[in-house]
Amino acid sequence: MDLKALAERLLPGDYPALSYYEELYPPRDLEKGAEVTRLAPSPTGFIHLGNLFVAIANERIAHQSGGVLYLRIEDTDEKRRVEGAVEAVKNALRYFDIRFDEGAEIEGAENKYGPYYQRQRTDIYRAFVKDLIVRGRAYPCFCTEEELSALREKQVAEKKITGYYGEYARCRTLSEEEIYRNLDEGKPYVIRLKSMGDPEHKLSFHDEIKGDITVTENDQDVVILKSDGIPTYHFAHAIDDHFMRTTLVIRGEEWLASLPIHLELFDVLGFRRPRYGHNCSLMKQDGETRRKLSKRKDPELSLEFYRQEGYFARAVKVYMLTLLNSNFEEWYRKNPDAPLESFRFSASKMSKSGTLFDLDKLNDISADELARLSEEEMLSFLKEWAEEYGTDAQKAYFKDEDYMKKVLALCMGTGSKKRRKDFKTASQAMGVISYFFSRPETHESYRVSPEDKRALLDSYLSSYDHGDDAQVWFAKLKEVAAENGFAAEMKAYKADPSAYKGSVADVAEVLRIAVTGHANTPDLWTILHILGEEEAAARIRAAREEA
RNA sequence: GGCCUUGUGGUCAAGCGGUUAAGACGGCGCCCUCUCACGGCGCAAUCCCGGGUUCGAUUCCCGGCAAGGUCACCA
Repeated sequence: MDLKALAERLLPGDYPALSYYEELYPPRDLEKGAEVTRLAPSPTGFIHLGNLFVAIANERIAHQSGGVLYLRIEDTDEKRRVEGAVEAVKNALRYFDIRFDEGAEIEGAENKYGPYYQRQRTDIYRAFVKDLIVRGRAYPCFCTEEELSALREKQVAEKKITGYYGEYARCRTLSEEEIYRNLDEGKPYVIRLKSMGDPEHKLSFHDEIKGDITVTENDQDVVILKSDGIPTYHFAHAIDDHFMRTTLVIRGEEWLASLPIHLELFDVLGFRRPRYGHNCSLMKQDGETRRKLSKRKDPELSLEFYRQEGYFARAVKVYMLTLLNSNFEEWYRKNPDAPLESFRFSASKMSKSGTLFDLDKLNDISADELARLSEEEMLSFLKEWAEEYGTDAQKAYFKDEDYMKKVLALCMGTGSKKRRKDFKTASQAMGVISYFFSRPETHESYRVSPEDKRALLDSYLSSYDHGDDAQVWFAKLKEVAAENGFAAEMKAYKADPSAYKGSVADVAEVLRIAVTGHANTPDLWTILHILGEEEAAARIRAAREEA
């Protein structure tokens, strides 16, 4: 068969010599050891925690080695495309401090390995497909969807391995006349790889994350060019990662199963293979079982969700890093003030097994991270969040920034010897401080009886002097307790609880709930003084009236 | 079902032939204390199972089992 003529019929026209592309995309001039990694999302615009997980690993590996991180858009599937997706992905990643050196819509001088949209690279793919046809390593396949699924059913029934391979690869042995007849009839076709692999051959392969694994040779005649002339993922991966000079492919472990295909593709194309690291997926508990995060089932795990909740970007990053490299947590404990970038990230330290996403742990880290902020930093963090996601009432919290700073200083414990860790996310923090900005709509229940509550509030009001300092104020509170049959000293109360109606703690609680609505708050005296005499007194009187 | 990967407390995990089997989150208790938070102290809880190899296996080998992934003209 005249393969050259066939190739010309299938892909007419002049394509550049393959060496042209080698020269157009020369090996990168980088230091020894510098890694070139990439993120290659399809443009659905949806990006979740699992994507961030892999993104951080790629970013760290590239940048700590003095290498390059680039963004490639895998838009070979028309059905998946969503408008504005690339911008959305870039924004979401930027929030978590993932910066690309080059790639799709990335400004900068180093864009010579583009284009970075696969749809704009079809000439390159076709040139190589054409060469493969000439070399007899690729062929047209006219099988219809129905024929393929019939084949599949037959294989399942016979308990054979499913797929297009060996004797089942019917179009592989089509005669010249049959091929041209099909072509003349205008039958649609795809181009498949003519695989030379033998699945009996098992080979050892070094994965940068998993270590030494065994892979079997591929024998599937996979589609490399779809009927619309666009390559499949597998083929585009081989071409692009070669010509973009990727050195290390860190990707999700769902790709492990197709690794044999990729290896054969790199070999048949005569490309040097990149190194691979297959990252375990982030799992989610789903009833009795666990499964990997999915975009359809877990919209609450989208990066956008974390921004809406007001998670502190650095906290999410720290959490991801603790999951990614098991020695990170210890390092961070020892070097709390060192830049995150100075941690030596290592692919081989990445976890081999699926990790369950733990919101408790994230919240704990968030509280720690937020507790390191100054009140100015906290203010701008909350303000930025409120401007984008807050209610109108919450936006108004920031009209008087000095007042807000006092509130934050109290809730963060910045002035005092003991830091507080009340804040986990921006939205949660806004809820915590809400009583400083509006009267509480609900009050937690009081432990004391309504009669005692009224009596306590009355005596408190009668002796209250806004000029009292904290010590004097508390001494008076003790007097109020004693006058009403409550123990002034906790020790006395604990020694003999039956001798009193309660303790000064109960008295403080009455006041606290009256003013804030909550039984648990930071220092009450300070709250009273932030609110001001008038407002505080008004709240206490209101509580007394409803008693 | 075939193939691949992975199995240490509830979760994340250190460990790499001999350890009282780290640490963190969560839980529980105590202390501090006007509440909460912070902080301190303490407790409970783990090597998937069965065979080997070995003086000795969490660790090495084999076999099970379980979980996850994957078997498209989707990536």
